[in-house]
Amino acid sequence: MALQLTTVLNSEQADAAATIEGPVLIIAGAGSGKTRMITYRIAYMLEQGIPQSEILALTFTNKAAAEMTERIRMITGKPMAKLTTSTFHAFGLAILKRHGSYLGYAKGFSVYDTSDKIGMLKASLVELQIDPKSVDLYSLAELISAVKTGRKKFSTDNMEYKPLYAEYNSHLKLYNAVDFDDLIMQPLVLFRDFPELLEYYRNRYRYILVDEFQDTSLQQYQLVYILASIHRNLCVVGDDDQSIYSWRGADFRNITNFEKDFPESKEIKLEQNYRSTGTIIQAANTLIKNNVKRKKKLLWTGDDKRGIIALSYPEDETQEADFIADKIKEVMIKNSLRYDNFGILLRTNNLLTAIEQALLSSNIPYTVSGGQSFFQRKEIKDIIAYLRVIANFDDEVSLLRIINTPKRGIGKSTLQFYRNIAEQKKCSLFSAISAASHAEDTGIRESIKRNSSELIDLIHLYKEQLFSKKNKTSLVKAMLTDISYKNHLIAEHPDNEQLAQWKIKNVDVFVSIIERWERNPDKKGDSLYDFLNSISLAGKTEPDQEAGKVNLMTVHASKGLEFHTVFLAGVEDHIIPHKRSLEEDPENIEEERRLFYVAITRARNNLYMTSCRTRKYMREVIDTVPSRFLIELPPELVEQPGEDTVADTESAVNYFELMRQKLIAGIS
DNA sequence: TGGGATGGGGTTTTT
DNA sequence: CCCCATCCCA
Repeated sequence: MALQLTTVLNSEQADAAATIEGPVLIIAGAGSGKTRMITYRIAYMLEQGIPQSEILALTFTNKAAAEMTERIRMITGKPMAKLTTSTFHAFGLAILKRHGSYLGYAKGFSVYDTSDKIGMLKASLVELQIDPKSVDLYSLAELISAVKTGRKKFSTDNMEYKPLYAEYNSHLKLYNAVDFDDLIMQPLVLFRDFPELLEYYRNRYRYILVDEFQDTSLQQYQLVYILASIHRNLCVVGDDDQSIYSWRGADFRNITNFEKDFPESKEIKLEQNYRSTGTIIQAANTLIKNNVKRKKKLLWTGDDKRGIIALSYPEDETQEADFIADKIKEVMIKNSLRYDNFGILLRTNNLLTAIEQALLSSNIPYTVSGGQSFFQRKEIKDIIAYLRVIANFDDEVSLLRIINTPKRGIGKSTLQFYRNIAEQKKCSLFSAISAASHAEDTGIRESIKRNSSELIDLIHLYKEQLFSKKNKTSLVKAMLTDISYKNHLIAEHPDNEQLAQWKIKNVDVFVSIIERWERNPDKKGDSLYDFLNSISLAGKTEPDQEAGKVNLMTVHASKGLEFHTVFLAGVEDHIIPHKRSLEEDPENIEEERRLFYVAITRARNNLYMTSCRTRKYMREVIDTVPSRFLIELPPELVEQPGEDTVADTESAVNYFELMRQKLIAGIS
């Protein structure tokens, strides 16, 4: 097959795809066929004789990485076993798995997520005799992360937390665990301290591509930079207007850094939009022009079809949800669409409940991506904690989680007793419990001692079994039976049978995930370690994503997707732009605007926005004001509520005008 | 000493 | 509304 780029791509796309040597910066506007360009670019590289193994493509989500591989496979018709497409974090994890021993990590180290981190911080605070209630653990976790990723330094106003930071990191080492930031940071350390490894990776990946470049952090850029600085075959693709992850360290100054570090780079702009109607594009362009800090670019489309941008003002979140459900049915029939042509986007997760309820009662099938990750659910984390301890006895966070779940009568004081032993013997908590529970005359009640040693024995037993050739799915099932986990769930919710059953179902789903993993021939390795790694970075997507369902998600999760008709709910000041975001830093208004931009550019044809007049928040009902961004849309493109939608038409039409005045008065 | 009952508070976005 | 922490009882 000879690949003719110009027949499948427009001239800018083809230029971008064909420029495979040297540094390239590709600014790709929303809906400009970026993914198409990237996949053809890699297919073209392969066709030019570049081996799969020399290409490294870094993406933002696991899903994007998987999709990229799949698309290239489709184009080329060849298996892509040697091609590396990965997220930054997964890439870092792979490196640490291979060479972690250089840095003192033992095999099977645990990867801690944010909630594990917060748990550890709490413990560290107690240890340093600081009252955990006196600080906001959430922002503390953020500080720790910012320091680790080099975004912040300890200064006079947070110096008090420096010892805590040290404590936290030494605990991680002790527990043979890493946090998410380590997955980027430790590989950098590794490359700094072991030049031969850096050399190896530089030669291994001679062509590097970074997707969603605007969302990379300074450290992630550093990682790419040191790998690519010699061969300089680095292609970065991004859109500064869609940078929406600054709170996680994304820094679109990386675009400037790139231009500085690679002065010989070529810049290509993809500005033709293939996704949306002219109406949507015009509105999006007008909106984003209000951002001062951005690269100049103007989306255009050959499409002059008129789409719909409509705005309505439901009374509260229930009416909003009902409106959306009704509208979906209406638009679906009128345009003979399917449910999966619809996306409902939300700024925050807590807006989900009302919408889900309405969809449920209207019998509209839907999937949620976002909300709490499947793997973050308590019942799932519990089981993962068992597996983690089995894989890594030093993982104290996980051990503490399971030690009294299900109840074994091991409470505060027993635990303190074990802690003291660990302290004395300078050993891990696990070894301490192990020793104490088998020892005579410990001062602990016999029953508790028995329970403790039963747990230790169980861990040992399953360690042996799970690392043998035996079927892991049935072993996990057996373990769940051994600890009567399902009974525990029922006992936990004595007055809510339904909730218990739902959790039990989740546990079953988890078991089926193990089974699916075990059967998957493409998996990277087949040990328990590999399984744990495979889920440690799993994103928020539900395991069962099916077609024929309305897609419900946060705006953040919607990046890269498109729908015939998009609903954007909660278009209210305080929600988008989000109040907290602005309180943190008024300059965040630009990022909030980009979020709004991302949301509206998801729509191919129609965009329905709702702004409630009142909204229930926690316990109280608050009066709301329409989002200030609505003022920035060209008024002639936005349909206000029509005759048949609201009883009191005039007030509805005037409402926005009124609110607008209120807003303008409020802002200035 | 651990477990159940009671009261207070809360996540904006996610690898 | 639900989860977590604390308090008091068995």
